[in-house]
Amino acid sequence: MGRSPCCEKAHTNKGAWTKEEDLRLTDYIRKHGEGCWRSLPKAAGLLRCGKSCRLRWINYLRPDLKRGNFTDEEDELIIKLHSLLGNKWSVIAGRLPGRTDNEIKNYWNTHIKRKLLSRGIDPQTHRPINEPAAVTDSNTASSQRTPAAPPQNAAVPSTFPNVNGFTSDAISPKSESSSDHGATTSGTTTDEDLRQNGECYYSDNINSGREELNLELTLGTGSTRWVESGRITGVGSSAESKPWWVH
DNA sequence: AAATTGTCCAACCGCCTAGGG
DNA sequence: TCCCTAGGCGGTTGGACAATT
Repeated sequence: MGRSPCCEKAHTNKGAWTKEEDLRLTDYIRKHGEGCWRSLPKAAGLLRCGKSCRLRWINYLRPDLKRGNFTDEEDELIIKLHSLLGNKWSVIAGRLPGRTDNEIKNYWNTHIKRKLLSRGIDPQTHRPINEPAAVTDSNTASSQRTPAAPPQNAAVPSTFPNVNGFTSDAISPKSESSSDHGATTSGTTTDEDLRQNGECYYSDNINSGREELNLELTLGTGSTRWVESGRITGVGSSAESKPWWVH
Protein backbone atom coordinates (compact mmCIF):
# COMPACT_ATOMS: atom_id res chain seq x y z
CA MET A 1 0.00 0.00 0.00
CA GLY A 2 2.25 2.75 1.22
CA ARG A 3 1.72 6.37 1.72
CA SER A 4 0.83 8.70 -1.01
CA PRO A 5 3.76 10.84 -2.03
CA CYS A 6 4.04 14.15 -0.27
CA CYS A 7 3.76 15.87 -3.59
CA GLU A 8 3.56 15.24 -7.28
CA LYS A 9 7.05 13.95 -7.83
CA ALA A 10 6.74 13.90 -11.55
CA HIS A 11 6.72 17.66 -11.61
CA THR A 12 9.28 18.46 -9.03
CA ASN A 13 12.96 19.19 -9.21
CA LYS A 14 15.38 17.25 -7.12
CA GLY A 15 18.97 17.67 -6.18
CA ALA A 16 20.93 20.76 -5.44
CA TRP A 17 19.06 24.01 -5.21
CA THR A 18 19.84 26.77 -7.61
CA LYS A 19 20.43 30.34 -6.63
CA GLU A 20 17.15 31.32 -8.19
CA GLU A 21 15.22 28.72 -6.27
CA ASP A 22 16.82 29.88 -3.07
CA LEU A 23 15.85 33.43 -3.88
CA ARG A 24 12.28 32.50 -4.60
CA LEU A 25 11.94 30.55 -1.42
CA THR A 26 13.61 33.17 0.73
CA ASP A 27 11.58 35.89 -0.84
CA TYR A 28 8.35 34.07 -0.35
CA ILE A 29 8.98 33.24 3.28
CA ARG A 30 10.08 36.78 4.01
CA LYS A 31 6.81 38.03 2.65
CA HIS A 32 4.46 35.37 3.92
CA GLY A 33 6.27 33.59 6.68
CA GLU A 34 6.52 29.89 7.18
CA GLY A 35 3.11 28.53 6.56
CA CYS A 36 1.77 25.53 4.76
CA TRP A 37 4.79 23.80 3.29
CA ARG A 38 2.67 21.74 0.98
CA SER A 39 1.20 24.70 -0.81
CA LEU A 40 4.27 26.87 -0.54
CA PRO A 41 6.12 25.57 -3.59
CA LYS A 42 3.26 26.37 -5.89
CA ALA A 43 2.63 29.72 -4.30
CA ALA A 44 6.30 30.59 -4.51
CA GLY A 45 6.63 29.34 -8.05
CA LEU A 46 8.94 26.51 -7.18
CA LEU A 47 9.02 23.09 -8.74
CA ARG A 48 9.94 21.47 -5.48
CA CYS A 49 8.09 19.40 -2.98
CA GLY A 50 7.10 21.07 0.26
CA LYS A 51 9.36 18.90 2.29
CA SER A 52 12.28 19.89 0.20
CA CYS A 53 11.45 23.57 0.66
CA ARG A 54 11.12 23.14 4.38
CA LEU A 55 14.46 21.38 4.61
CA ARG A 56 16.20 23.93 2.45
CA TRP A 57 14.85 26.76 4.55
CA ILE A 58 15.58 25.17 7.90
CA ASN A 59 18.99 23.84 7.09
CA TYR A 60 20.36 26.49 4.86
CA LEU A 61 18.40 29.63 4.24
CA ARG A 62 17.11 30.64 7.64
CA PRO A 63 18.68 33.96 8.53
CA ASP A 64 19.41 32.96 12.10
CA LEU A 65 21.73 30.16 11.16
CA LYS A 66 25.16 30.44 12.61
CA ARG A 67 27.03 28.73 9.82
CA GLY A 68 30.43 29.12 11.40
CA ASN A 69 32.76 26.31 12.30
CA PHE A 70 31.90 24.49 15.48
CA THR A 71 33.87 25.69 18.45
CA ASP A 72 35.49 23.41 20.99
CA GLU A 73 32.86 24.52 23.46
CA GLU A 74 30.12 23.51 21.09
CA ASP A 75 31.85 20.20 20.50
CA GLU A 76 31.88 19.45 24.19
CA LEU A 77 28.32 20.54 24.62
CA ILE A 78 27.18 18.31 21.79
CA ILE A 79 29.03 15.41 23.33
CA LYS A 80 27.42 16.00 26.69
CA LEU A 81 23.99 16.37 25.22
CA HIS A 82 24.44 13.28 23.11
CA SER A 83 25.42 11.32 26.18
CA LEU A 84 22.13 12.38 27.71
CA LEU A 85 19.86 12.31 24.73
CA GLY A 86 21.29 9.88 22.25
CA ASN A 87 20.68 10.62 18.60
CA LYS A 88 17.96 13.13 19.28
CA TRP A 89 19.53 15.58 16.93
CA SER A 90 16.64 17.95 16.86
CA VAL A 91 16.61 18.25 20.64
CA ILE A 92 20.35 18.73 20.69
CA ALA A 93 20.05 21.36 18.00
CA GLY A 94 17.49 23.11 20.14
CA ARG A 95 20.20 23.64 22.71
CA LEU A 96 22.60 25.15 20.20
CA PRO A 97 21.30 28.39 18.81
CA GLY A 98 21.86 28.77 15.13
CA ARG A 99 22.66 25.13 14.55
CA THR A 100 20.45 22.67 12.75
CA ASP A 101 19.83 19.05 13.50
CA ASN A 102 21.23 18.09 10.13
CA GLU A 103 24.35 20.09 10.69
CA ILE A 104 24.92 18.60 14.11
CA LYS A 105 24.20 15.12 12.86
CA ASN A 106 26.71 15.51 10.07
CA TYR A 107 29.24 17.04 12.37
CA TRP A 108 28.80 14.24 14.83
CA ASN A 109 29.30 11.59 12.20
CA THR A 110 32.30 13.22 10.59
CA HIS A 111 34.17 14.84 13.46
CA ILE A 112 32.99 14.09 16.94
CA LYS A 113 32.85 10.34 16.56
CA ARG A 114 36.45 10.38 15.55
CA LYS A 115 37.35 12.77 18.30
CA LEU A 116 35.80 10.53 20.92
CA LEU A 117 37.42 7.43 19.49
CA SER A 118 40.78 9.14 19.64
CA ARG A 119 40.10 9.76 23.29
CA GLY A 120 39.30 6.11 23.71
CA ILE A 121 35.63 6.77 24.25
CA ASP A 122 32.89 4.87 22.53
CA PRO A 123 30.75 7.46 20.75
CA GLN A 124 27.59 5.51 21.33
CA THR A 125 28.02 4.57 24.93
CA HIS A 126 30.19 7.49 25.96
CA ARG A 127 32.24 5.06 27.97
CA PRO A 128 35.86 4.06 27.63
CA ILE A 129 36.23 1.58 24.83
CA ASN A 130 38.10 -0.97 26.95
CA GLU A 131 35.65 -0.82 29.74
CA PRO A 132 34.16 -4.26 30.40
CA ALA A 133 30.73 -4.62 28.98
CA ALA A 134 29.26 -5.74 32.26
CA VAL A 135 28.83 -2.84 34.55
CA THR A 136 28.48 -3.86 38.12
CA ASP A 137 26.50 -0.90 39.21
CA SER A 138 23.33 -2.05 40.83
CA ASN A 139 21.62 0.72 39.05
CA THR A 140 21.01 -1.12 35.86
CA ALA A 141 19.71 1.96 34.24
CA SER A 142 23.13 3.38 34.26
CA SER A 143 24.56 0.29 32.70
CA GLN A 144 22.13 0.57 29.86
CA ARG A 145 22.33 4.21 29.77
CA THR A 146 23.77 4.20 26.38
CA PRO A 147 20.95 5.76 24.80
CA ALA A 148 22.45 4.61 21.65
CA ALA A 149 19.48 6.31 20.36
CA PRO A 150 16.11 4.82 20.91
CA PRO A 151 14.47 3.40 17.85
CA GLN A 152 14.02 5.98 15.24
CA ASN A 153 11.07 8.17 15.80
CA ALA A 154 9.83 5.98 18.53
CA ALA A 155 8.45 8.11 21.24
CA VAL A 156 11.12 7.88 23.81
CA PRO A 157 9.69 5.64 26.45
CA SER A 158 9.57 7.06 29.90
CA THR A 159 11.76 4.25 31.00
CA PHE A 160 14.35 4.98 28.44
CA PRO A 161 17.44 4.52 30.48
CA ASN A 162 19.65 7.44 31.00
CA VAL A 163 22.18 8.85 33.27
CA ASN A 164 21.58 8.08 36.90
CA GLY A 165 18.00 7.39 36.31
CA PHE A 166 17.59 10.50 34.31
CA THR A 167 14.81 9.37 32.08
CA SER A 168 13.50 10.92 29.00
CA ASP A 169 10.64 12.40 30.92
CA ALA A 170 12.92 15.12 31.91
CA ILE A 171 14.24 15.64 28.47
CA SER A 172 11.22 15.19 26.38
CA PRO A 173 10.56 17.77 23.78
CA LYS A 174 9.77 21.25 24.71
CA SER A 175 6.74 22.98 23.46
CA GLU A 176 7.83 26.52 23.65
CA SER A 177 10.93 28.59 23.24
CA SER A 178 13.21 28.76 20.31
CA SER A 179 10.08 28.48 18.35
CA ASP A 180 11.73 29.88 15.32
CA HIS A 181 13.76 26.79 15.15
CA GLY A 182 11.08 25.14 13.20
CA ALA A 183 11.39 21.40 13.06
CA THR A 184 13.78 21.14 15.85
CA THR A 185 11.88 22.94 18.44
CA SER A 186 9.50 20.67 19.88
CA GLY A 187 12.02 19.86 22.51
CA THR A 188 10.91 20.32 26.04
CA THR A 189 14.22 20.00 27.61
CA THR A 190 14.63 22.85 29.95
CA ASP A 191 17.88 24.12 31.25
CA GLU A 192 16.53 23.44 34.67
CA ASP A 193 15.84 19.85 33.80
CA LEU A 194 19.27 19.35 32.49
CA ARG A 195 20.85 21.11 35.37
CA GLN A 196 18.98 19.10 37.93
CA ASN A 197 19.21 15.75 36.31
CA GLY A 198 21.93 15.81 33.84
CA GLU A 199 24.96 14.23 35.30
CA CYS A 200 26.76 12.29 32.71
CA TYR A 201 29.82 10.25 32.28
CA TYR A 202 31.91 13.30 31.77
CA SER A 203 33.38 14.70 34.89
CA ASP A 204 31.74 18.04 34.81
CA ASN A 205 28.04 18.24 35.05
CA ILE A 206 25.66 19.78 32.68
CA ASN A 207 25.94 23.04 34.48
CA SER A 208 29.00 23.81 32.53
CA GLY A 209 27.06 22.85 29.49
CA ARG A 210 24.42 25.20 30.60
CA GLU A 211 26.87 28.01 30.48
CA GLU A 212 27.85 26.86 27.09
CA LEU A 213 24.28 27.16 26.02
CA ASN A 214 24.96 30.83 25.90
CA LEU A 215 27.83 30.43 23.52
CA GLU A 216 26.00 32.29 20.87
CA LEU A 217 25.76 35.29 23.08
CA THR A 218 29.16 35.21 24.61
CA LEU A 219 31.55 33.78 22.12
CA GLY A 220 30.13 35.07 18.99
CA THR A 221 32.57 35.65 16.29
CA GLY A 222 34.29 32.60 15.12
CA SER A 223 35.30 32.38 11.56
CA THR A 224 32.42 31.95 9.24
CA ARG A 225 32.31 29.83 6.16
CA TRP A 226 29.98 30.44 3.31
CA VAL A 227 28.81 27.40 1.54
CA GLU A 228 27.42 27.11 -1.92
CA SER A 229 26.07 23.96 -3.43
CA GLY A 230 27.60 22.05 -0.64
CA ARG A 231 31.05 23.49 -0.94
CA ILE A 232 32.77 26.04 1.16
CA THR A 233 33.08 29.14 -0.92
CA GLY A 234 34.54 31.50 1.56
CA VAL A 235 35.76 31.90 5.07
CA GLY A 236 35.97 35.02 7.09
CA SER A 237 34.26 37.26 9.52
CA SER A 238 30.55 37.51 9.23
CA ALA A 239 30.94 40.86 7.62
CA GLU A 240 32.95 39.69 4.71
CA SER A 241 32.24 37.32 1.89
CA LYS A 242 28.61 37.73 2.60
CA PRO A 243 26.49 35.35 0.67
CA TRP A 244 23.80 36.82 -1.44
CA TRP A 245 21.01 36.04 0.96
CA VAL A 246 22.51 37.90 3.88
CA HIS A 247 21.43 41.48 4.16
C1' DA B 1 49.10 14.56 -14.64
C1' DA B 2 45.94 11.02 -13.89
C1' DA B 3 43.77 7.75 -11.02
C1' DT B 4 42.24 6.39 -6.72
C1' DT B 5 40.64 6.99 -2.16
C1' DG B 6 38.83 9.71 1.55
C1' DT B 7 36.01 13.38 3.42
C1' DC B 8 32.24 16.24 3.83
C1' DC B 9 27.55 17.76 3.80
C1' DA B 10 23.15 18.94 1.35
C1' DA B 11 19.37 16.57 0.17
C1' DC B 12 16.47 12.65 -0.05
C1' DC B 13 13.80 8.75 1.85
C1' DG B 14 10.81 6.50 4.73
C1' DC B 15 8.66 6.29 8.94
C1' DC B 16 6.19 8.30 12.87
C1' DT B 17 3.06 11.48 15.26
C1' DA B 18 -0.38 14.96 15.85
C1' DG B 19 -4.39 16.90 14.60
C1' DG B 20 -8.55 17.53 12.06
C1' DG B 21 -12.68 15.68 9.89
C1' DT C 1 -12.74 5.36 16.53
C1' DC C 2 -10.83 5.48 12.18
C1' DC C 3 -8.74 7.61 8.29
C1' DC C 4 -6.12 11.02 6.03
C1' DT C 5 -2.82 14.68 5.66
C1' DA C 6 0.96 17.68 6.91
C1' DG C 7 4.78 18.30 9.45
C1' DG C 8 8.75 16.54 11.65
C1' DC C 9 12.64 13.51 12.51
C1' DG C 10 16.72 10.39 11.98
C1' DG C 11 19.25 7.46 8.81
C1' DT C 12 21.30 7.19 4.50
C1' DT C 13 22.98 8.48 0.01
C1' DG C 14 25.09 11.02 -3.88
C1' DG C 15 28.24 13.83 -5.63
C1' DA C 16 31.72 17.38 -5.37
C1' DC C 17 36.05 18.44 -3.71
C1' DA C 18 40.59 17.32 -1.34
C1' DA C 19 44.29 14.43 -0.41
C1' DT C 20 47.11 10.77 -1.57
C1' DT C 21 49.37 7.46 -4.52
